Amino acid sequence: MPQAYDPHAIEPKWQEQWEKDSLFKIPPASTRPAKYVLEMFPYPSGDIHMGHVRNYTIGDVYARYLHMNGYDVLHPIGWDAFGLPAENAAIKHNTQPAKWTFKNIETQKASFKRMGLSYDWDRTVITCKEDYYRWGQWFFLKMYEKGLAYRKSNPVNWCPSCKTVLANEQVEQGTCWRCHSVVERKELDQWYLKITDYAQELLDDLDQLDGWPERVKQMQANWIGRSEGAHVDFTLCDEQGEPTDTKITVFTTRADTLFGCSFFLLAPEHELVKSLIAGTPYEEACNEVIRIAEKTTAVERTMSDYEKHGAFTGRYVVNPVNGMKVPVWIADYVLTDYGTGAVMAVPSGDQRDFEFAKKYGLDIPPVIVEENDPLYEQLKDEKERVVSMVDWDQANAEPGIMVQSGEFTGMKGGKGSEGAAAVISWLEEHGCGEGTVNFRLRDWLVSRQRYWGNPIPMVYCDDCGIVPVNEEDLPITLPMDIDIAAGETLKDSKEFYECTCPKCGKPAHRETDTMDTFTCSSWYYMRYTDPHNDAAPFDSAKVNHYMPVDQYIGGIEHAILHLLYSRFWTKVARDLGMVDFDEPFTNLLCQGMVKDEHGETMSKSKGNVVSPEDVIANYGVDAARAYILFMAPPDKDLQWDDKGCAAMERFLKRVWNQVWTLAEEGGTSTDDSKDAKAFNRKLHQTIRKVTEDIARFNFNTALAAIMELSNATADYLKKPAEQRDQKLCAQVADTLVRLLSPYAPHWADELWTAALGNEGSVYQQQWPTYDEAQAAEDEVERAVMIGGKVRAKITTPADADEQAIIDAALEAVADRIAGKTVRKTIVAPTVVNVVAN
RNA sequence: GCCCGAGUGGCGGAAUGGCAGACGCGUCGGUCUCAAAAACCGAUGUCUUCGUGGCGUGUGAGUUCGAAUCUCACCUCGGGCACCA
Repeated sequence: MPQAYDPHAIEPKWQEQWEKDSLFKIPPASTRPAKYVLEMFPYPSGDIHMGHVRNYTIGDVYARYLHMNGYDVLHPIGWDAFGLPAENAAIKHNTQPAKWTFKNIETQKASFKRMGLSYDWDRTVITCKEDYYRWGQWFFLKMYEKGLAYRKSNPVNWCPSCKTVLANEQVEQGTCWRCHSVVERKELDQWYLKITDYAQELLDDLDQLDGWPERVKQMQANWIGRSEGAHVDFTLCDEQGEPTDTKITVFTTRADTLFGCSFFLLAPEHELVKSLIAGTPYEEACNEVIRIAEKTTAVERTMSDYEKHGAFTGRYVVNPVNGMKVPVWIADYVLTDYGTGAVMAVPSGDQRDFEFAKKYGLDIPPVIVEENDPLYEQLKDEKERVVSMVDWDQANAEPGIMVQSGEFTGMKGGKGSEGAAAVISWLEEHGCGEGTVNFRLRDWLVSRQRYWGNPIPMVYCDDCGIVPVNEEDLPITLPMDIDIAAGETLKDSKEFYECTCPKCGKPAHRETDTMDTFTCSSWYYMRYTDPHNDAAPFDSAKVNHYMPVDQYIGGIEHAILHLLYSRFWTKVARDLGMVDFDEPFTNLLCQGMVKDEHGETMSKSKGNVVSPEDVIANYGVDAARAYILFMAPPDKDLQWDDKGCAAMERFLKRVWNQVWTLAEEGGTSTDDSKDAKAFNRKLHQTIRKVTEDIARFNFNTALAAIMELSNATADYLKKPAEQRDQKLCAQVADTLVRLLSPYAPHWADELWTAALGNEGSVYQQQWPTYDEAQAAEDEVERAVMIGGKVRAKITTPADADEQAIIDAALEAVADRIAGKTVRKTIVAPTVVNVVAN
């Protein structure tokens, strides 16, 4: 007796069964090849939303598909559980971050189980648990040993609302990535990880990542920001204007314009500034600029109409290439943390310098001119500076010919030009500069002035200074009895704060900053390969067996942050001899956002949030899973539409009924009619298309193909039952169940057992195979085109030779080409093009 | 300012050099029903003098026998970086 499709009855039933059977546990010893499918783990903030449903469904369908294709699939889940929202929630609800976090994990876990995701739950990693974070501390110690973790005082980004510092990657347009408060600058002593040591490799290895979206690689390359140029040493003069032994080095990408330098700039924060101006008549004006710089936020600075401020320091430096003395100014548009914090100003070639020179009445000598410029004729043979002011209304950064440039006059100038290379060679020969590469990437600031994070395993001793904790004393346990609602911090926990020096044994105190949560997410994917190891972060053999991740899936918002940090961490682990791969994620898919039916971002404040719970309650999770993949390609934004989800439930019900009908006993074994052949052909074509489409993440067109097979089934079932090919019907029923099982696994297992009378789960079955010969059409229809327009259609046997096809085509359009000469005929797979005149 | 992506029916989207609009939603018509819903069947780019017709993938040019697809210029929208020397 056929059953009715009732998702609410079968879904929980199968979820229990799978758990009972430990269906998704990877067998310890297996001859099957391994694949690692991973979705970015969630932060446990309340329950899941539709974006999660999409993210985890993509991974789940792919993981199930791979398993049926003969792989052992590592498909784990965990929680990125440290972080600020837990603290904010704890303060708001007067509870503890841990309690709030674990409660949310339970809620999300229940939702994931309700989604029927094929996770190996025994491998769950929760970053706020001691058995995980101790190894984060261990990594920190290793990096400290290798000089990759260091402490330094530096101007840092401070979020006044989150009350902590932020890494550069966590500042978006001058605001905090989490709360979007305007970020302030502060000088603080903080811990850094030396990601800049890997800048070149992080850039170079992007080329290996063929399986990554181009735009993500582009964003990382931009962020790393490699610039080729030169360091040039200028000689500082004393107050009387006489050269001293002190050199100030600048970085420039335009060594070819060195002869056009008419002043010299220091960032207001530059370490030399105070000593240069102390007690001089220039001190007051300079301090005013420093004050302006201090109180100007990054947001204000980036306004295009932001006016530059500067002041003369009273000092001069000597330009090494022409011996000219140029005045030293401080200017608030010079960045302290890019290059050397000092800049040679070439106002004729740089728009910022040009504006500054105009404002303060400084020289603007031309050094690069184009050949059609009137100045070219005047200056083309001029080696000395005879013109020190131009009448341009803006700087010219375009390539041109070098003039007033000593022995280099007449050479080609511009970024990366031969002139620039020649000047750099000269500098190197004369020991006053060298070619160099500068990166925009800065070291990763990992200190956070927050409680709910991984403690930094460092101790401060009055006698020994900064001392690392001994490896065998790990973990430094985060105390749970901090009353953060009452404003307590780690300093208030005596048990935590007070300790003895690992070196001398005298009383000392612990570092009270914790690590950036991005340190926790930088290596969790390696821990999944060996999650219960209590002697090491992971076993090398295990991590090398599963890693790198074959398919990583997550949001584009991590294009720089998490993905860059993880690549860095992997390279560090490699250099520690722990792993033998260079990159953690071979293929990356960044899924698009789930928007509401009008294309608006879902948000609580807009009141347009679609809840996964409601969707599942209405249509069942199988329909929701299939629908969210059917709507749009996975990397594109999609607009959620309840009607569409209802349609997907209807489709599952329709195929459900078809499978029961197809599986009925009776029928014949001798249907070799044309429609049976066509039905069989459609079956093989569908297997081929679905197999290829899922492999390249075209989940939507794979589903469309299954729908076509279902439509073909409906056609065939119009035949009286006794005339249907029994074997073919059974084969189609079996195939429909297998092909749809990654999308609708509960639906599939119920049909597999109840309608088709099998045992176990479709998950354990083989993916269906197709026969190329049976998928092939025996007749081919072609459009006959004249001048690009369809004028007739012909059908020929698939094995017809070219001449036969041409003959048929010419006959079909005989009246149109009558009296004309056919110059050419082109036979393509689906058209015949006739060229006539 | 620099870099990247996208633009196709009423809607979501197919098609990456070969018959534009697969598949689905919606709409219209039909079967069943006292009726409705559900289910099933059919139609559905647009104009049309109904032709074996014209037009049609943001705009304009180009390459080609043939362009949504390739090239150039432009328009619009979205994203990333940004006083980076």
